[in-house]
Amino acid sequence: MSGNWRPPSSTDVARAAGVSQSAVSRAFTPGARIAQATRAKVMAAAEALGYRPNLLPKILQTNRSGIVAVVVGGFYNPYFAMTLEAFSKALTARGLQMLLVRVESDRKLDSVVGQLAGYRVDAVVSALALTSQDAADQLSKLRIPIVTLNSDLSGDWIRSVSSDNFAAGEAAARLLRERGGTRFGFVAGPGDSPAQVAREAGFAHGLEKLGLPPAMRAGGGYDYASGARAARDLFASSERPDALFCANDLAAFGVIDVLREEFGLAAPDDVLVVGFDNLDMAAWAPYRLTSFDQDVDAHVAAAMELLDLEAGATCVARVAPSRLVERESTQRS
Amino acid sequence: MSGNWRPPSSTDVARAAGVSQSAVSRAFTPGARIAQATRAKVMAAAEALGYRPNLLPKILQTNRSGIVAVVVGGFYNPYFAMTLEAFSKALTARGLQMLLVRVESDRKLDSVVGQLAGYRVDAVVSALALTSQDAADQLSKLRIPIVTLNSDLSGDWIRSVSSDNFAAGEAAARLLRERGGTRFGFVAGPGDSPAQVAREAGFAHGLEKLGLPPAMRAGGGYDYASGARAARDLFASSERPDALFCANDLAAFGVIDVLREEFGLAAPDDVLVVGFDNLDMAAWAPYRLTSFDQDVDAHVAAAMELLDLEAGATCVARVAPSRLVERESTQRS
DNA sequence: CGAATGTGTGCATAGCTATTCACTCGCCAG
DNA sequence: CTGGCGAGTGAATAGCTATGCACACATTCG
Repeated sequence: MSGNWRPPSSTDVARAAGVSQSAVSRAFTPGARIAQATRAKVMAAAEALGYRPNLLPKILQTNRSGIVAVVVGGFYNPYFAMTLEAFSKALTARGLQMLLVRVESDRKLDSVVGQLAGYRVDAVVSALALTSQDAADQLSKLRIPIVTLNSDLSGDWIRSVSSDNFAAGEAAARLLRERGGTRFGFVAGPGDSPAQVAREAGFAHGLEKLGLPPAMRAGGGYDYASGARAARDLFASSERPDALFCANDLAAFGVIDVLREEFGLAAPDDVLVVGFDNLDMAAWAPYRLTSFDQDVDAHVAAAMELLDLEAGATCVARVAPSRLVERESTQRS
Repeated sequence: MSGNWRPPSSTDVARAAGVSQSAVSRAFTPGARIAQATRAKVMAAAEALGYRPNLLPKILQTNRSGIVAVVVGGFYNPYFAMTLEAFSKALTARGLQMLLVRVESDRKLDSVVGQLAGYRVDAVVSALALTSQDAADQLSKLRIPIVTLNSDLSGDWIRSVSSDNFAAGEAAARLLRERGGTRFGFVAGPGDSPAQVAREAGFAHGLEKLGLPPAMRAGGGYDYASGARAARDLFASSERPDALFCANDLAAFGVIDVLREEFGLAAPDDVLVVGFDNLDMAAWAPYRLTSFDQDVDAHVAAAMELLDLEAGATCVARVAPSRLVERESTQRS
C-alpha cells in the first residue's frame, strides 16, 4: 500500500491550502512577509497533511547542515560520557545536531570522513586523540573545521583543546611529596595517547625538580584491568612504591582494588594514590580518590568557540587548567 | 578569501577531466557502465580537486538518508554507554550513521522530532522510555519507524524491545529466598520508567507466590545518590530488611556503600543484594554484585531487525530474557 | 486626484546527483 | 553489404525549498 509513499512537500500543502508554494515556505519562515490569514490557512493544511519542512534543499544550497560530527573511540570510559553530555548540551543550545561516529582507529577514521563530507557536516569534533598526521591532512583538505581534544596535531583547519596535562603531572608530584611519598610509581595509560605522554612527562619532571628519584612505571591502558595489572607488577617487586600517580581514574580504581584485595594494602595509609578525570565514582566510598578535574564544560565551551572561527586559520590551541580535587586517598589522618 | 567557497561538484570534476557530469557520477557508482580509461581520468581529477560526492541530492530523491536518530535521556548511566556502543557497532556494520539526540523529557522530544523528520532520518531509536502516548502518536504520523527500548507504548509505526523485567523481578525474589532472605526490600527506580514498574511488580508477585510478606520500599531513581538515600531510609527503621532487590546496579552501589560506611553492614553477610544491568563495575572488588545481565547485544540485534520491517505494521514487541549473574553479594560462605 | 509607499502574493530559479533516454561507434553475423 | 548488438557517452530531468524579482492592490499624502 505504501510502496512509494513520499512525505508531503510544500507544494502539496500549497495545493491543499489554495496558495502558492512560496506562501508555504514563507509561512514557515519566521519574519517573512506574509498575511496572518494566509499563514493560518497554510498552517491548517500543513497540520492536516503532517507536513514538516524538508531541510535538505536548504543544506544543498548553503552547504551548512547544522550537523556536527563527534568522533569517539569508545564509550567504556565515563569520562567520554561526561564529554558527550556536555557537547550534547552545547550543540543543542545552538540548534545543532550531533552525528556520533565511533571509530576503532585513525585508519577507520579516514574512510568515514569521506561520508561525513558527503553529508556536509559543519564541523568535526574528535574526542579520539588523532595521531596520524596523514589523517589530519586528509581532513584539512576538505575544509571542514576540526577540533581535537587532547591531541597535538596541527594543520590549516585543525584547532585543539587540551588540559595542561604536563602541569597536572608536576602538581601530582608535588602533592605526593608533600603528603609523605618517598618511592613513586606511575601507572601509565596507552602509549598512543598524547594526554598520557604529557602527564607522565610532567610527573617525571616534577619529581626531578624536587630532587626525587624517578618513578617506577607499569600499566599501559586507560581501563580498570590495566590498572589492576599495573598494581600487581609494581607490588610484586621487592622495592614497593608508596605513592602512585595514575594516568586516569579508571586505572586508579583497578590499582586500589588489587592493592586491597591481593596485597592487603589501603590508600592512603599504605599507599598514596592520585588519579585523573575526577569521575563521579572517584567520590564513592570505596575509593575517595584524589583526582584532577578536567572541567569538561570549560573544555567544551572552548571547543565551541574554536568552531566559530570562520576561516581555516592556522592552528589554534586552547589549554584549560585542571583542578586538583583532594580526597582521602592522599590524606593520612 | 574563502568567503563563498563551495566544495567541488561533480560538474567541476567533469570540466577538469574533460568529460560529462554523468561520467563522473558513473565513475563513483560501483557497477556502472563506464570505460576503465574514463574512470581513471575522472578519479585523477577528483583526487586533485578533493571531490567527495554530495550525498544530499540522492537523499532528496529517495528520502532515505542512511541516518538513524538515537534518542537518549542522558549519559550518566554506564548502561546507556553499553547500549550506545552496541548500537554504534550495529549501525556502522550496515553503513548507517547515528544522529544522537539527548532530550530532557518527552516534551522536548516532540519539538526535536520535527527537525529529525526534516533531516529525513530513516528511523528513530529511543533508549529513553517514552511515556506520553501523545508523543508516540505525533511520531507515528510522520511514518518514521520507531523502536523503543523498555517502553510499552504502541502505535502504527512503533515497535519495541524489552527485557522481561517482570520475570527478572520474580527470579530475584526466588534467589533472595533461596539464599536465606527473610525480610525483603525493594530499592526503586524512577516512577516513570516502565522497566522499573515491571521489575517491582515482578518482585512483588514473586514474593507473594512464595508466600512471603511484601517488600519494604524506598528509593526513586536510577542513580547512586538515590540508592544511598534508599539505604538510609530502609535501615533507619527498626525492622531492617536482610535482602534487597535494587532497580539497577548504580542504585545498588549506593546502597552497598552506605550500608558499609554508615551502618557497618556488609553484603552478603548482613544483607543480600541484587542489582540490575550487570555493569562492568558490578564485578569490581568492592561490590561483587549479583545482577541481571540484559544482554545489550541481543537487544540491539532485535531492535535492528525490527527496523528492517518495511511497512508500519502494527506494534511488534520483542522480549529478550535477562541472564542472572550471581556474585558474592548473594552468596554467604 | 495623482503619486508614492507599503503589503502580500506568485513565478522562476539555484543547488547537485543519479538515472533514463537517445545517440554514436565499432564489430560481428547473416 | 546491412541489420543488429553491445559498449560507452552526453543531454535532460526529478527531487524540494528559499529567495529575488515583478506585479497587484490598498493606503496615505500632497
